Amino acid sequence: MTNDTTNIPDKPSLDGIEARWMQRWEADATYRFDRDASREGVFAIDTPPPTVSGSLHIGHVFSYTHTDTIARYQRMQGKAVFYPIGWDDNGLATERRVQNVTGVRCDPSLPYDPSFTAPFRGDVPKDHRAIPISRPNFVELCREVTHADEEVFGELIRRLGLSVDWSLLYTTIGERARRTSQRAFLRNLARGEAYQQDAPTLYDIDERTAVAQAEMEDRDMPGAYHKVAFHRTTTSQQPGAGDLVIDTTRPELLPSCVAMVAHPDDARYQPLFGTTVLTPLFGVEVPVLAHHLADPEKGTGIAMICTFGDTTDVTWWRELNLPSRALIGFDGRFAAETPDWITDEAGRDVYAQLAGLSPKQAQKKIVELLQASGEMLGDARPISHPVKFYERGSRPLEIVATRQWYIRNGGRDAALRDALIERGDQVAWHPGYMRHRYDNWVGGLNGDWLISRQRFFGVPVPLWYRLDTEGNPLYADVLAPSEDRLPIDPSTDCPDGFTAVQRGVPGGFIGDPDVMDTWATSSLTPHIAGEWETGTPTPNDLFDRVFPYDMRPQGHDIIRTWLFSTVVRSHHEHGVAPWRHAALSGWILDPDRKKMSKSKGNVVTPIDLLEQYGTDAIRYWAASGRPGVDTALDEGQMKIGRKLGTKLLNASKFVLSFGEPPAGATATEAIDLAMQARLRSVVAEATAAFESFDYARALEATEQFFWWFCDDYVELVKSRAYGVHGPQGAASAQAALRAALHTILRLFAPSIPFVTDEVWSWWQQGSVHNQAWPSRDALGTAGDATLLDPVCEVLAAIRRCKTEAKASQKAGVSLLVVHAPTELHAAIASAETDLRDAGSIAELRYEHADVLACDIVLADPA
RNA sequence: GGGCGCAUAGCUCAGUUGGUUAGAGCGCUGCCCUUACAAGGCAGAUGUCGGGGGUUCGAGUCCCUCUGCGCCCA
Repeated sequence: MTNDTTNIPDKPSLDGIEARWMQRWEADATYRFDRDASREGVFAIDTPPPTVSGSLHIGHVFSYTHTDTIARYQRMQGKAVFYPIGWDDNGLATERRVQNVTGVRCDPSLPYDPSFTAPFRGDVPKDHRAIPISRPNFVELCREVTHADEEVFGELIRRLGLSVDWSLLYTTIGERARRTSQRAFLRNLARGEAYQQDAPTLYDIDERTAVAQAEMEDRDMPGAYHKVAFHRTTTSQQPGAGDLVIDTTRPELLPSCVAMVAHPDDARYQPLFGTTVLTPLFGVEVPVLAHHLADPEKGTGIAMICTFGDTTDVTWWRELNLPSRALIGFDGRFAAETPDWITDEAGRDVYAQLAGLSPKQAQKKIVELLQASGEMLGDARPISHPVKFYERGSRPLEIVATRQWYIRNGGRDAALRDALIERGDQVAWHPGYMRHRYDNWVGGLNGDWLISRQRFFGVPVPLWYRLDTEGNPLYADVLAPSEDRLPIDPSTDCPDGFTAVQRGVPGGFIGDPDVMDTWATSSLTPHIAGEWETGTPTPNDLFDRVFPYDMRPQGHDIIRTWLFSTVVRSHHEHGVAPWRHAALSGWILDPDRKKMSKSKGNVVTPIDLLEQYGTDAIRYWAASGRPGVDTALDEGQMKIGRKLGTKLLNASKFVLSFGEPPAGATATEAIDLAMQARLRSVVAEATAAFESFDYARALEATEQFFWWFCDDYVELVKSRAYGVHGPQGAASAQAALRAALHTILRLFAPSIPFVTDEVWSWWQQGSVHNQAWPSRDALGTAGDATLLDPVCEVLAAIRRCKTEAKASQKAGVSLLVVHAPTELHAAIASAETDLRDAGSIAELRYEHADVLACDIVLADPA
């Protein structure tokens, strides 16, 4: 400690504090990870990389603050904290943004144009038609735009005071990410965990790409039931036989109908199982089958199975062994050719009218035809029903049969599913109930993870296929690169043993045109950030120091995507859970407790709030939000945070204004020791809270103590600290005040890092953020905290009396009679000198009573 | 339909394994320029702890049930 009080400003202020400390921390490498630390000495965080195509909103501020408090706590506990940050620039969200901002679209059939420059930057005219550009040009543009976005993101992350190590920065499209992602995929392939399959696939017809179950969502949409009559065949004619009537929301799929289905217990249809019917308009003969997924309550209780109208159709198709009669293609339109399963001449004429139409157009057409033929009964009855969409899509998903790559995730394999649930068990969830969401999701999977995407700005599937003598791809003949060639782009690189001239020619090869799902790369953030297989001096020098990570912080909305997919990759590659703890943050709600979303237009950008209240104040609000709990944006809390910062400045100024206490001075007075005893228990509470990832409780305990410290303790000992009762009492108070401040600043440091380092710098060397977390021992072992309550109660009684008398708190008390149980007399007497000063008490007497009460006589105002 | 969470002062929320008279902040009301702080301080009022039932010496807390809200999944 230093005796120099000249560092302390006359008028301490929070203004400009952020810029000063951001710069200092960066210059001093305050948060640099120690690469020589052993695994036991490391606390590794698998930080969520924000999507740079979006904008940073107040929700990021919220959850990133939570993580940062834990990181700072662990650092003060002496851990080498591995706290990287990355940008998630890979994927469709970025492509969209680039298209919207620059007015282009990717056409992979075009050649690269080295002189191309984008015509617009965010100022695309409304009537502009997107300019088609080559894939390499498009990827270049994506990189350029995301790079600019990343600069803005970096500014805000710094402004938030996150104690990340910037030297660890990564992106999910960078070379390291591509190498990591391709390496992991090739290993999945070699072990049989990745496979390709030609199968019905959820398909977004606008983006022209397959999507995974995890990216699908239900949306309530208007639709209509159409009552349609199927005709029993002669072989099914029974007494009373006639038409078989269904209710369908998708009559346009009639030409894809392969069967009818009802519940096996449904008495209405039991006699028909095994018979056949003819589809209306098309006259195609289809069987009537039984399956438990048919819902007797829905519509007429019998449904048509089409390939493929929805995911239940896929299940039926698979389990009932039905033929595939898919008609909707990648373009989302009905096939131009009339399919060969429609043999009836009239039926073929009908189909010709549907060829090339979109599902919506086809539905209109087919309803007209059904009404004309009398096979539609009554009018369409409008309903609202859940329809499956790609989460970023604008038209309903179709199901298209196509070849795609998959990674096994337990969706088709009970043993793997159980193993993945077991991995979830091995993670400590904060809060614990979040684990149910994981179990729920894994248990509900109905297929493997589809990872190929027919898109451009992503990590390429690192494979080629041999071409036969006709020039057709032999998909079974996969050509994979060796790991040392990674990362590769199969559209420009050649497989081993081939040359560029063999590309696309019979007997040659062709590159896989697809990229991988963005989650297929971001599921490897532990590997990317940890330099898996690419470290120095040995390939896993860094990785082995950080993996499995200690902590995965994230929002609860992406448990099914990011969290689960990371577990899948870690399970396959290492046979362990990727982290020890998963800390889930809640949503940010607007002040009316509505979820913030762009479409509602109630998204709050953080920069104005940061300007207005200061970073510490915003962090205070964020750190007050309980783990996992959705929290309303509350400027009131930010104001309190601001006040807390100001208070800390002023209280610190007071404590330090006495200068260095005499050498060897320690607390000796009972009240001083009692305050230290109370602070010891606060340290214990805050420590326990942080150990269980409850930053909010740690802050609350610290804050509660601090306000009490200012309001009561400081007021009590103030005049003694000034030396009114001699040097010995002053030394005790000053030593206790300093010891308390030393501890309080460190307790607050994880939550409000700017103001604590500011005050620390007034009297200490180094950053508070590199100090040891307070231990109970540093505050001694003496002291009895139980005497504080009765003393403070007497103090409060005096204040109350003066307030009720509308007197100044400075007003004198001529007589105070403390009525109290005898055992409290000594406690109060131990602080009598301080009480007399704080209350301006002339005479003080004690009386016995069962309950503490005070009789107070105020002095006449002089 | 299945799972999870929430319901405590006008508002936003604490309340740890059951334990005396249920807390904080904001807001509201009143008072005080007090030598760290007026962007401050001191004090005051406000509750059928969503309803009902149960376990217990004792329930905001545990169990059952109902109601309402939210999220996840089907």
